[in-house]
Amino acid sequence: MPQVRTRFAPSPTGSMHIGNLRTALYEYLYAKSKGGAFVLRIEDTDRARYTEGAVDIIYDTLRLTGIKHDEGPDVGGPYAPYVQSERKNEYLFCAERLIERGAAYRCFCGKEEKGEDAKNAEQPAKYDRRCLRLSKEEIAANLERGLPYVIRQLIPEGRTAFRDEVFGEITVENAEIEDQVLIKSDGLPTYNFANVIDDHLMDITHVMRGCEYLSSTPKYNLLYEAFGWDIPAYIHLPLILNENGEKLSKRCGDASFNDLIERGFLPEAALNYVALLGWAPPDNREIFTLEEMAEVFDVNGISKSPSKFDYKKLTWLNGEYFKNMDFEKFFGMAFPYIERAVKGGADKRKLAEMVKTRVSFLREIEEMLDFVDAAPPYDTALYTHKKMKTNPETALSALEAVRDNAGRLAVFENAALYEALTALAAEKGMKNSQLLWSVRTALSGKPTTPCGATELMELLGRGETFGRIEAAITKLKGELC
RNA sequence: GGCCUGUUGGUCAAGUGGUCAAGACGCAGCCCUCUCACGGCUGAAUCAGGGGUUCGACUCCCCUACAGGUCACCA
Repeated sequence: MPQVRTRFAPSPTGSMHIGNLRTALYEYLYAKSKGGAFVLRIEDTDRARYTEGAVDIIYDTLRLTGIKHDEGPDVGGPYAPYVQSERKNEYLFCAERLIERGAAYRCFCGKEEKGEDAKNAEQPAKYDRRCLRLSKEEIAANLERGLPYVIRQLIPEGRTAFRDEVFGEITVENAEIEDQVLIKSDGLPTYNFANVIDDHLMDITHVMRGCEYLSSTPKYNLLYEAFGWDIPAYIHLPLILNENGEKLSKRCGDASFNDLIERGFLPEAALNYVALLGWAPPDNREIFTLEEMAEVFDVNGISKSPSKFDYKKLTWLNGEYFKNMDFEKFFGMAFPYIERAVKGGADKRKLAEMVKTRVSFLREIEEMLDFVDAAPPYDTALYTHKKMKTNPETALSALEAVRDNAGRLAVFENAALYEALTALAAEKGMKNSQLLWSVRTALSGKPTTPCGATELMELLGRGETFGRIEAAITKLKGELC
């Protein structure tokens, strides 16, 4: 058994698309699950679409997600170079071999002379093979004159069948296939050609890619056959659709990996979510690290049907990652947000603890803690809560009771405060909720807070606590009388 | 339009001839409880339609519908 080798072969044309990221992930997972190698190859044969900095985005994304390539332009490897523009001569050499074998031919037609009705979009015309009829002498003369030309693949008669690990057996009539261009007039190979040559030269055993390539696959097989090369295993991946059911694309404003990060998603969460789009593990597991995924990854779990990107589920997953995160790490990440919301001396570590199980995004922290430095203005209607059996009257007596018994609240610490206040409630014939709801409201001025009344007291400290309670009493009295 | 592929609840999905058709997100309700969240529990909600094959179809075959992909000197 030869070693499994997979490859991620992006074009440096801009941001990292979610679909591309998933392809990279699956290729990595498959290689790792088989103890094989994962190769990064840059396919930059389209000079027109090349974007400055795009290669760095690819490196950054792989680094950030932990998808580590064993070979590639930056780390080298036995099959270098790993950038197609640096391999130009290979392709030309191979294409010429194909001409010798009668499986390809030079074509001197310009881009516009493709065929009679090329512009009829309903039924696009195939190239009419007029250059195939050129004599040796005519070709030599054209070459002599320096006419630009492309090299086209000569598609033979018959039909071509192949097996995809996900989609099964697929057969197409060769008549459906055009004599595609292998070498462009600029001397560079097309994707379709370079891809085949490099996959073979780099001993790639499993080709994984989006299923938009499913219909091109027969052409590749014909190429492998013309060369007499072994055909790799194919694993085509289902598409990822946006929430409208359309193919994910930058042009429709759909998110790239970078956009997700900017929106506040954690790289691990985004990667985890993307893994689940189009693949499911044998068990019910939904949350796992890259390493854990590599252990259970299996081609059988890849589905055939396209899936829609669901931000709600990703958001949930993001929250799960915060919940499960090591506290020190979370504290480090949350600190800037806490600092922005809280200028006073409140214990920032405590705040981080409170907020940790409640956020889906770090940016939610600010609003969550906006009451800490000072209670915001609020409506006394907040004191009314049906389930808590509270209203402004009960709140007033509860708060007065707390104020009048301030002396009994010696230790300003959550557990002690809770004990003291519930005892007080019992004395006064109040429910815990009636007393504590009132206190929490008085201290925060908000219907929800990331902690309970007594935690809030501990957080604010004695002076601030009674200051706010006094203010609340005044406010309530003013409105009730 | 030709060719190729797909179609299980709103979404992600398990399921490979015999299941009361898993699970997760979301939604609703309940419990827990000093609010919210967490956690626990419950619920509503699905096999695109029609024909076959079979003792028995979500599972196999055919047709229809719908969706997507592809038909570049782009990848």
